[in-house]
Amino acid sequence: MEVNKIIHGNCIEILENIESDKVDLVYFDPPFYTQKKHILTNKDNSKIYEFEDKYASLSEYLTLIENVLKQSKRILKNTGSIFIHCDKTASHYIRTALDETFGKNNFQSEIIWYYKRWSNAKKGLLNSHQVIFFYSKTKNFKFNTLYTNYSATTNIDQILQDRERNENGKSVYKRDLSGNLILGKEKKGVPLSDVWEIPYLNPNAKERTGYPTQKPVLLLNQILNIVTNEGDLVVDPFCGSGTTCVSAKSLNREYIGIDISKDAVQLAISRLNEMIISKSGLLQKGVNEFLVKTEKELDILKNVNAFPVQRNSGIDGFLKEYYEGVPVPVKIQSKNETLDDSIKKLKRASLGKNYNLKIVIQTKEINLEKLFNIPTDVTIIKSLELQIKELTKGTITK
Amino acid sequence: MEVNKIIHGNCIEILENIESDKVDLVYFDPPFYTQKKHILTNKDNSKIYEFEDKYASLSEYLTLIENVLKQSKRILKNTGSIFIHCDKTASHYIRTALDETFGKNNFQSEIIWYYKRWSNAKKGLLNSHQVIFFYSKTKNFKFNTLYTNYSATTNIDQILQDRERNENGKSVYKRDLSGNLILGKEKKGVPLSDVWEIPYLNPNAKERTGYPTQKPVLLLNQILNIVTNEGDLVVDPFCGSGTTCVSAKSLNREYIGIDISKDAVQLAISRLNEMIISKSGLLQKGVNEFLVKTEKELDILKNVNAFPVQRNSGIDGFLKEYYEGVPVPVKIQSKNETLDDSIKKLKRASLGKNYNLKIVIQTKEINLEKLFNIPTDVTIIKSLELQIKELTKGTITK
DNA sequence: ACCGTCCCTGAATCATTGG
DNA sequence: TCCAATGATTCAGGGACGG
Repeated sequence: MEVNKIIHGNCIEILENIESDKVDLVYFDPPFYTQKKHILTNKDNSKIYEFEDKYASLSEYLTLIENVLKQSKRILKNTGSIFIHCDKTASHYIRTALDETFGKNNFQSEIIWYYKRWSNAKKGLLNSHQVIFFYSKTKNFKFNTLYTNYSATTNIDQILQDRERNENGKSVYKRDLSGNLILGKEKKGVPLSDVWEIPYLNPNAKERTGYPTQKPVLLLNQILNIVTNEGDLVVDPFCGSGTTCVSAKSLNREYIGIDISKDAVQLAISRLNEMIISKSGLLQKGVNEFLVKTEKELDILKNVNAFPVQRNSGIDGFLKEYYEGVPVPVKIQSKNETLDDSIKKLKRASLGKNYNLKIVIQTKEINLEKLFNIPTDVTIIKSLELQIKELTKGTITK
Repeated sequence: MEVNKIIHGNCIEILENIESDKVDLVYFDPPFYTQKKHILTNKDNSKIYEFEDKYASLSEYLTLIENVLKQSKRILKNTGSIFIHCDKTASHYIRTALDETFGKNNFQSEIIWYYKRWSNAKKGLLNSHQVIFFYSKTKNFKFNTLYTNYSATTNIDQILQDRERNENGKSVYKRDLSGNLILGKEKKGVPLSDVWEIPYLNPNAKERTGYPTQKPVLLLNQILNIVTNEGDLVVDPFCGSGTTCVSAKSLNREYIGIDISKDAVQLAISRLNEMIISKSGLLQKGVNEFLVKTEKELDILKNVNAFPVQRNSGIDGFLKEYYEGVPVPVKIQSKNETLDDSIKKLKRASLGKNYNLKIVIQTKEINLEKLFNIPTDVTIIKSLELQIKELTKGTITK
């Protein structure tokens, strides 16, 4: 079975050709049952996208959805899950179909995705959320718990203390013989809830593809992170402009995207290609949307008060303040690089530019044999995480 | 018709005795279709509440709900609204019944009430929201727009500017002849959205009666505030412990509460005589009051892989990984603190706790006269920004 | 498969302490 | 006396375990 591609065609037919028990996640955003024909253009009117939400009847529409659900269940592994993004007009019908296909007891969550929105003149409450249903194929579904920060009102000192039952069976904080409090086992934060605040695609990004109902990559990233691991296979039978595939690719998951619209398939393919290009440093296009930099790198850049640069593999950012009248490039040692590599890349990227100061942020312990040959014109600063790791080296207990 | 009382009896029969077109709001929280008998006791075990969610069949249950909806529609004024609080097991059926009784086009909102809750060992996402459907009797429903604060990232200056359409129909900021921006009419804030964060009724709250499924008065207050005015009549056919009536009374609305349980009616009456409404410091002050960390501090905490602590002035966070089996507190030197101050604060906050490693992140250059007296049990790490500042000291050009 | 019981967790209130 | 800091308390809803 070929993976990592976008297929043009009827999703039922294409799903039928996928082997059973091979897929880790099916995500889709079914076409809405609005009975309208949508015609949209992109920013400069150079391209028109057409797609029809026309169905002979609600039952025809639901039959399509039910068939997709059945095929989805068949191709899913026993550890697999399905996420369905619903619009409000047909969500109760789709929920019913999900209950029937996957079983009520494989219902896992009704996820609320909400976002701040520009207000409009609507009488009533501003509509600012969407619903995603999460069902698993079996109860042995794969799940990675993500952790969020404790609530502002939580007394963390208390949370970290260990507890026991006293003679009355009451839960009290545990103390040693001298009366000192005993600290409990490691805490990672609060498990992710079913209400997610993720900003809606900003208007500029939306104009870039012009495709309707485009979802933020961050939303898909969150879904992929909780129910798949690297190398897992993700299928989107109504992939539209390909956000699911973009997310899968950026998180090193495999993907199959399907859409009945030739326009959509082309658009998705070009988005995926742009991703490659932006990574190889030739074209800066749509990079913020694709989040080429890892979150950790962006955090480090914020810490040194630098703005990120996406198109250059040798430079990750520039300090916001100049040094002696010229910019200061910053390079962060990445996961698969030795410090030497990072320095070389930064030097190559700086060739011919008169930077007075060049900074490499070291993020990993030094491989000893490479220690000699430290250059004089690149300044090396250790990341905070590395400094702490060195402090606690070898003695971290999990 | 007598108002401002709690009536014991079958809600259908009692609703039938209410005149048509008299009511401004019907709110209810239907009994759940769980097919279980619930036996619950209040705080001090002095009182037992029993209630059965047992119905012969789903259709019997739905018939009950449908009859209540029909009566509700009859007694509502043309400007009236209905709010139904749904549990997740039967919400799609209730939604369908609402569509039939009130009409699809009188659907106004699916309100998401969400809250922070104690976590548990659940595999999957932590369940932390409930759904409330909002339908109106006609499109001329009464509605008071509430306003919330702008989000921190909003550019308020821009919002205050007036806008117009240019020759291409694009929305642009309005300018006078000399090109100066014109300020628009007063803006009151962001209209309330359909996603509401209201704290869950805390176990310790004085507002708690011990009655199960008790809703916070603040939730009901919000509903009453948007669709009723003073003197309006509110009806709750399943009033339980009487939260709706407490809210109505406190906001000077008239009310009729109905419940089939004698216990519930008694409880509701006694609550109305002595109204206790939790103030919820969280809601009054707003979450922002508690989020005292600056963005920079949060970024540094992310960099060292720590979660933030909001309630402790001596500790800003704890590393997510323990050192020698115990947590590692982190303190970030703040703007108006000397390094000595930071160290002292961290030490005071750590008294009696056996932390093996304590970290202060230094963010400012050292004031020389304070340099002596560096303690041995606190580790000092310089922030990346400080390290860079020291590199470029005195020669930064803007 | 199905109870009942116990354990664990952390949000948010209440209570107490300390300056 | 007031206010901020922090210690004490509660309990729903899961999982785990035993019968």
